[in-house]
Amino acid sequence: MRNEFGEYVRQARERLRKRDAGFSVRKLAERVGLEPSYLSKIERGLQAPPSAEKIALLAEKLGDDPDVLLALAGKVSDDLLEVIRKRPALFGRIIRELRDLPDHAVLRVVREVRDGEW
Amino acid sequence: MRNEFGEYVRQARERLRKRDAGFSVRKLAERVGLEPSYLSKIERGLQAPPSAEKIALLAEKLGDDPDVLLALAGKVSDDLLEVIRKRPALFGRIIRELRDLPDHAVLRVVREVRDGEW
DNA sequence: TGTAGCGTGTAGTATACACTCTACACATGA
DNA sequence: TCATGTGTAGAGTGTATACTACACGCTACA
Repeated sequence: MRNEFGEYVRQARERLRKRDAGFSVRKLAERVGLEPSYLSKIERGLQAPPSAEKIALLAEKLGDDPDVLLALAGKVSDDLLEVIRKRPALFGRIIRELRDLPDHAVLRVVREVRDGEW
Repeated sequence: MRNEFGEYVRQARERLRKRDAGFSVRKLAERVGLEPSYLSKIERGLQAPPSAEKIALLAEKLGDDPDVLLALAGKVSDDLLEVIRKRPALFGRIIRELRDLPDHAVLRVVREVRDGEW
């Protein structure tokens, strides 16, 4: 597996760092609750991504979408899993049904559900 | 955590066993590729549910919906995770949008997607 | 020139996961 | 009575996950 996650975090962090010195490895690590050396290794792909909890924090601090960051780590947000686990047959069906649709079509479904009276 | 998974498996197995002697703990375990004592403990809740792979096999042998059995084990099928990981922002949105709808409404969406031209 | 902050290398750890192996007591049927 | 099948008990194992602790060398700057 390539190091998409680490590279992404490093880029996001360094971009922010140009304007804010609080985005050094050490400072960010501390704000997320990790050892700096651990975060450093994660960014360079010498360590697998951290737990979902830490990834969510990381996304928050970096101003990123947690779902996207989790996906880069090969994970899925627990609240989504919860939804599926509660009604597995139903959500299994709908997700597989939507799987092959292009983005714009799925978005149309999102909008219809949000706006319509269901 | 209660032992929903184990109880469910035991019930399904014993139901089938009335008609087919191939559904003893030993025989089923062998067909799924597990040690009988392990399966026995799983059924009685002394062991956590097995891996997703084994659960899928178990569902197959028992004639059950793998999504449902996985959910009882607190897991989600990997092919569904894959769908979400590929387009995390999009599927995050739609799943959360559908979360609070009642079954019949979600089913209507399923049908609309399946039949309609999207 | 000291000291503060920086990224990073090496080593180690605690916990959970997903099992296996062997052996036992009991029941049934030939 | 002997073989076969049954469920189960107890102990142990290998691997992955998710980290921490600490030390090193570099750079900026006061």
